[in-house]
Amino acid sequence: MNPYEPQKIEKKWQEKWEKEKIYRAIDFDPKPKFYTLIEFPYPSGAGLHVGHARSWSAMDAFSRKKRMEGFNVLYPIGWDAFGLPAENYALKMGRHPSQTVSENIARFKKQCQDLGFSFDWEREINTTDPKYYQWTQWIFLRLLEKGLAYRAKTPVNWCPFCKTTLADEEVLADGLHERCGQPTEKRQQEQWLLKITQYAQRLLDDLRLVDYSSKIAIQQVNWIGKKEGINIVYEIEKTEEKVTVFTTRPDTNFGATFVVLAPEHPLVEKIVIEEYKEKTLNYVAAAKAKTEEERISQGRKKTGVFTGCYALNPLTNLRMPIWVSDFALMSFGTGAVVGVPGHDLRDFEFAKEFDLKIIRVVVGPDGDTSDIFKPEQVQEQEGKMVNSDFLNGLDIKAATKRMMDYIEQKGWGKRQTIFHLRDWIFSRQHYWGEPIPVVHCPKCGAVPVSEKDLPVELPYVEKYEPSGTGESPLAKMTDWVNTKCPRCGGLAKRETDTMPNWAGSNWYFLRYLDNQNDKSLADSQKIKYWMPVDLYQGGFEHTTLHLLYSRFIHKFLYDIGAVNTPEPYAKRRSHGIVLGPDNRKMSKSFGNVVNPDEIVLKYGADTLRLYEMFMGPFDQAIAWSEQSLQGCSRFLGRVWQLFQNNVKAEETPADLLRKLHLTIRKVGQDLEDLKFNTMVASLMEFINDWSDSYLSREDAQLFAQILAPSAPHIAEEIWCETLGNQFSVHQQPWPTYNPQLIVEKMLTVIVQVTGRVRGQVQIENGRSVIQSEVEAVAKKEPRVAQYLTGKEIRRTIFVPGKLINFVV
RNA sequence: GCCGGGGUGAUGAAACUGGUAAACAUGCGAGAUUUAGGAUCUCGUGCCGAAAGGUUUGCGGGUUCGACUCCCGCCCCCGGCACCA
Repeated sequence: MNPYEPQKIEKKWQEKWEKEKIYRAIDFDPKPKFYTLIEFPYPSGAGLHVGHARSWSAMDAFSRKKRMEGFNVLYPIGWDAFGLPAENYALKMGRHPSQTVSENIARFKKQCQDLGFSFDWEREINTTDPKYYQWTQWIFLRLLEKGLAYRAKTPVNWCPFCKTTLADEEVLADGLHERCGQPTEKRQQEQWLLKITQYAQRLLDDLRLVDYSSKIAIQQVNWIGKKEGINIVYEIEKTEEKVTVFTTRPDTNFGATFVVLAPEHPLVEKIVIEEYKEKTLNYVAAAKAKTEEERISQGRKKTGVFTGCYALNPLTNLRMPIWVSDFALMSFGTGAVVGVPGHDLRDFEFAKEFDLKIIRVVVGPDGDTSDIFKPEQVQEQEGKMVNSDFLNGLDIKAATKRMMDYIEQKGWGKRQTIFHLRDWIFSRQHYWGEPIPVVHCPKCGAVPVSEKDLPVELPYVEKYEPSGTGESPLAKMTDWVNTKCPRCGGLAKRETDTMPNWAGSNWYFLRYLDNQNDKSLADSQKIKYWMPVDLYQGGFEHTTLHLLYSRFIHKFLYDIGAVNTPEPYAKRRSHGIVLGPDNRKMSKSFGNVVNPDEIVLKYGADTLRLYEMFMGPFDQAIAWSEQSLQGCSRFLGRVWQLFQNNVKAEETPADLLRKLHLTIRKVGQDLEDLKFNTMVASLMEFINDWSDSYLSREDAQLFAQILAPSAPHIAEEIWCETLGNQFSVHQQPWPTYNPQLIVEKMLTVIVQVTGRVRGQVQIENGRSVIQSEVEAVAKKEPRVAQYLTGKEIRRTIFVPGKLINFVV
């Protein structure tokens, strides 16, 4: 008896693989290249998560199969170690982040090695290494040079808990910070911003160049949020001022009855009439004092004040009262809205609240305009124009176009495209990040650090707690802060804000290609050889964060000639998260965290890897189940026994040989399609058949080969030790199935009577496509005959090789 | 509200372009082995029924010889966005 003991074999092979460097990716190798990328982890104090293991096991199996297929595969890993979580963890431990980060990295690396992932460790990277972030800073200097990095005092998101500003993408829909889950506020602060908006159209258009799963692509499209409309300029009665509104529905302009300004709109103070001044300014002040949360908590109840002014609608010569209300947002469009209460629910609610005129200009299919003073009568859908002069009778789409042309002709306005996407707030008031390579000089302003002085190293600071004042903790480091202006040589101060944690991950996939380069971020020939990433696998949560940011930065690098492709990732897929056994997100506070180390210790790495692939569809969230994992452990135990006992020096029986070749095809296809769960199922199906039979030594080898990507250790042990082959199974070619062996001699044909299954018949393969032959045999089948006697067959439907249906 | 994705056994789930619904695994039941437990192995397992048979993919309708799959209406769950003009 020779039991399967993973603990005895796994370490041995991991060391051998590392020693022989069989997973090394070779630059410029003539074999076709394949770049598989997983999102490099933030090395948290909690260690590797079973969720990491899910994605990486699957991509490891995928990459191993690609290697066996003859590709020069690059499957690298590194550490995304700057940022808030790393800093918060170190603060909690009362230690310096540089220490905790390197310890955590060591632990992560050990865990990856224990799982036997086929990473090319020579290409390991770390975003907190000055030799790495030198190039992160270099990219910032290039952005600055091209005017894509700028300083501005703008309303920004502020997390009082983390004491830093945040990008819009880091604030969740309910106003919570995506990292700490605490509510955020709006603040006015001078910030570094990146002009991602300048790339909005290309980020949208170039989605056509890539293969992203539709969920990801649609989410990016929505986030970029392109809207086409028109800016209309209205004269304001008795003043020289004009007000510009943005609308996507100019077709309804004959129904416009009022104008609303956002409280922050600069026109408010200029135009308000004395009589209304106090009340209006009070409203503005009150609105500004309210937090986002307070505004939302009022629900849809409309508030507002009249300014005493009127805008003139040139179409109708109607005097439209100008109001101020906080439902108009300064951050969207022009900060001013034209109210069409007959056809917009918010405008309707506002008009009802303040008794403003409502005109209906669109009718729906029912044509009913009788009771427009009910909200359910607000017409926002498709329809035909009425009460609209030259638009009457047109449908709303045609009317929109006609009106836009008309307004532009008359010079009353101009077509305008706007985006939901905002410029990227790039400053963080924290210690643990890349210093922004800029010096502030009283004479010269913000001056970039010279390229030869990169990296601007993050100084070692004992006290690095965020101040909460809006100033970075680096500001207290006077020795470091006080410097000379690179331009005039006068006394100046360093920028003390640091970059967000997304800065290092913007371009990390390029550094894997050439991680020792000190002349450029990576050698251009190597970039040309390896890029783009062929398959990028990561979490859904990064769709409008890292994924969008890195596309933007890559496009910028493309524009300055640093890379050779407009898009970094040819294909993007996402995986579902692994939930705790209680179906909740794994969290220390729920006590439902599964530690991969314990699983490896108890069942071995191969079992863990196999289970993570088998647990369910790859893109779906699945709860952890140790019982189900035991099924995978049993499977490997049976595989082990079969290789010991059910391999003979005889030819494999035909049935099993056919099954083997079907399995080779299925496993290969499923790996290619990232259908890991059914891939494992087909391996299991095969051994269920094998256990009643036996394989020849040669065919047993084939099975070891197709098992190798999913369970690399046991496959290697079997390959070398049980079957006595030469190291390594992972360097064998991927088996090809023999199409002739897959052909079945006898085919099962389903017999239906009026669509109901009444029996099945075995027909020799060649004959199963001839209707008359199948029909004759089928009619003789007793169960079928029973349903046919005394009935007239009105029709016979025949699907060659599959089915015959008698309709009676 | 808008935009996506879903709803199939006790559970995770399979099902190619419409062609035997429930592969594979878990769980459960029975048995074998064992001093016992565990492990392992064999058989069974959608539901109703002793059986023959009937019946089943969120609900209601439709197309079709035939629908988890296509069409129409509705309900529910998950994700994203949202006083966005």
